[in-house]
This record gives sequence, C-alpha cells and structure tokens, in this order.
Amino acid sequence: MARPREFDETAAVESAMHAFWARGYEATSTQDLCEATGLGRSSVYNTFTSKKALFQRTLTHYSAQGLAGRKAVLEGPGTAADRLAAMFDGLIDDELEHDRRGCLVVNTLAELGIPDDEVGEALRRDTEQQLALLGECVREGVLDRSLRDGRTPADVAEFLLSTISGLRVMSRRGASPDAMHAVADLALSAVTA
Amino acid sequence: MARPREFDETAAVESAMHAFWARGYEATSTQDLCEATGLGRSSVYNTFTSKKALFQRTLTHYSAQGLAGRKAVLEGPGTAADRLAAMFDGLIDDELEHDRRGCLVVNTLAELGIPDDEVGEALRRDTEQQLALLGECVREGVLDRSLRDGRTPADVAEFLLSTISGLRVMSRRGASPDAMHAVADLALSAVTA
DNA sequence: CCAATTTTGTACTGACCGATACACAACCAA
DNA sequence: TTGGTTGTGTATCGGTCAGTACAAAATTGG
Repeated sequence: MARPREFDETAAVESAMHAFWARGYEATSTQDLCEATGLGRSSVYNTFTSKKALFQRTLTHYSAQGLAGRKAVLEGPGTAADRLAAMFDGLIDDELEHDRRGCLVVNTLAELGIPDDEVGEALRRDTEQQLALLGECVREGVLDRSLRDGRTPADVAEFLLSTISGLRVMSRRGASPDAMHAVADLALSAVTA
Repeated sequence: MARPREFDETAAVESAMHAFWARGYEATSTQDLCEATGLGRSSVYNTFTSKKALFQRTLTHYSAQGLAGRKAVLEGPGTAADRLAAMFDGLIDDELEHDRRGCLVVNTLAELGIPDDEVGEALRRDTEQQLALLGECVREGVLDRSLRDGRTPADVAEFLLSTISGLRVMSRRGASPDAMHAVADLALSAVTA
C-alpha cells in the first residue's frame, strides 16, 4: 500500500501514558509527548489526532491494564476477604514501586472532574467496571462467609473503591507504607465477617 | 505614606482560590486570575509576586478556612462518633453545594503531588493539622466510649482522612449522595463502638 | 521503473503563557 | 504645594502552547 510505520503504536501509547501519569494532563505538553514516545510531531498528530485524543487512548489503555491486574487478584485463590487484602497490598506495593504517582484515573478525576467528552466517558467506564469487579467479589465473600452481610454489595463496592482512591491520595502526599497498611486493614475490618 | 490599595487583599485571595479550585493549578492562567479577582496584572504581580506564590496564599487560606470549619464540628456537642458523622454529612452537603469541585488540597495533591517548594509545605501542613484534629477527636471518642479502642488514634485518624479523600474523589466523579452517605456510614461503622 | 499512498522531518502558524517595563495616577508627610 | 512613595493601566517581553503545511522519504501494487 504505502510507507509503513516505524514505531509500535501500543508502545507509543504506553510511553505517553507514563508522561501523562507523571505530570498530569495540563502540565504535559505535546513536546513532552514527542520526547516520551520518541516520535516526531507529525507522527503523533497523524496517528493520534490531538493531545486530548491521545490522552483518551492512554486512559483506556491504563484502565484496561489496571482492570486486568485487579481482576487477576480478585478472582484468584482464597476467600474474598483474602483477595481484597491482597488487592490492597498490591496497591501499596505498586505505589512504592512507581514513585507515588498515584492512580492515573484518580489523578485525572481530581484534575479535570468528569469532562463532557470522550475522556469523561473513559473515566466513567473505568469506575463502572471497578465497581462491578468489586461488587462481584463482595457477593462471593458473602457466600463464602468471609465478608459481612447486611450491606448491599454495591454500597460495599463503593466503600472499597473510595478506600482505594483515599489510599492513592494518601500515597501522593507521601504517607508511610505502615500508615497505608493500617488504613487498608481498618477498611477491611469494616467489611470482613 | 503613599497611594492606598483599591481592593481588599483577602477578598482577592478568596476569588483566586475559587478560580484555582474550579480549574486546577495548571489550567488557571494569570489572565483567569485577573478576571476572577477584578485586578489588573500589575496589581496581581505587585501584591502576590507570582502565580505560584498566589496559589500558595490561596492554599493556606483554603486550609485555614477548612480547618476552622472542621474544628467547629469536631469540637461541637455530642459524642465523638456523632461529631464524626456530622463531619461526613457536612462534607457531602458541601460537595453538593459547591458543584462537586472536590477539595482543593486533594485536587492539588493529585495534580502536583508534594512539590519541593512552599506549595508542598502548605499541603504537608494541612495534612498534619487535619490528622491532629481527627486524632484528638478519636482520643475523645475512646474516652466517651463512642469509638472503638484497639487501634492507635493516629491510625484511625489516617483512616478517617483517607475516607475523606476518597469521598472527595467520589464526589468528583459524580457519585450519588446516597452512595456517599453509604460510604461514610460504612467507614464510621469501622471505628464506632 | 513507475505511479499511488502513507509516514516522516522541518519549519512554521497564531494564540497564549507567565512576567516585566514604565508612565502616570493617587495618596501622605512636610 | 511639593517631594517621596506606592498602586494601577497599558503595552510588551521572550518563550511555549497545540496544531498544521508541505516537501522529502519509504513503501506497495502494477
């Protein structure tokens, strides 16, 4: 047909994701994105149309990646309570490994809220899927008797997601791992049987 | 001595605060700040030195205001558990009244992390004071037997502050008041006797 | 080898960024 | 009234912003 790409599109999205993740949407310039991806301006705009469109791509990429990892933990072995504990441990480890950048979705929600465009849609979709995943785990926990009954799974899922967000913000302000583990433990104590 | 100011400095800080609060630090331009405060560029720079310095002023102003309000609730009447419940109710009402802008401190933490300057110092100071206030309330709750014993007040304070941050993010993504109340209630159930 | 098609590099666009220079207006002390 | 001092308005600074124009380069099917 014509001249082929000289780069891997997914790898470029991944690189752009790290740039946005580290600096936030507004503070990341198109120049930053070129340097992060190694692409020229032409290639960036030819492939991704605009800064916002590329950001939306990175968001959905981040979301899919994060959901897959979380799903692997929440559908793993052990009781639902065990799996939730593992999820929190994983989150804290992740923060320590990734320089306390927080969660791209949480950071974006705080910076932009839910904008009335595709970015907002991506944020909403991620939230819905997180809640669905957590809600399913809660339902399983009621059955395996590791989680308390009495609240709707949806409410407990909201509580867990809120705790996740709280931990992400906590990490962002540099709280100690011990403090974060204590918070996760206290949150778990509210839902375990 | 010389020509007097034609504006109230505190009122200008308050206006700038709302601009930063609504749009975030990076997305708020000096032009926005001039329009929000009603001042000319000269007056802004003559009075506040730089955009960042003005932002730091708005942060400390916001923090002092928020801490005063929270202190009034947490040192009010009733058991410690009652006061914590009132705090959460107040937070949710506040979010609904203020167009789900979240908390300026939480939004800034998510957007900037803890920068190595006076802004970072202001963020740290606010966190410390929030934790101190919450910790004191927890200590009182152990004494009046409305709160569970067994965790250190510092850990419980971290949990409560994390829940507050979580609720702020939750509000930012447009969660329903019912869902937020359910989260606050579940968090309270983890700490009440 | 040649057209057709797409990617790439370079240069550039107008707009806006944060910040400043400077003249002038407005006040106070004397 | 005058001199000193400070606030204000206007015009502007160099730099960077997101985005584009366009020609050269690289590939395919014919």
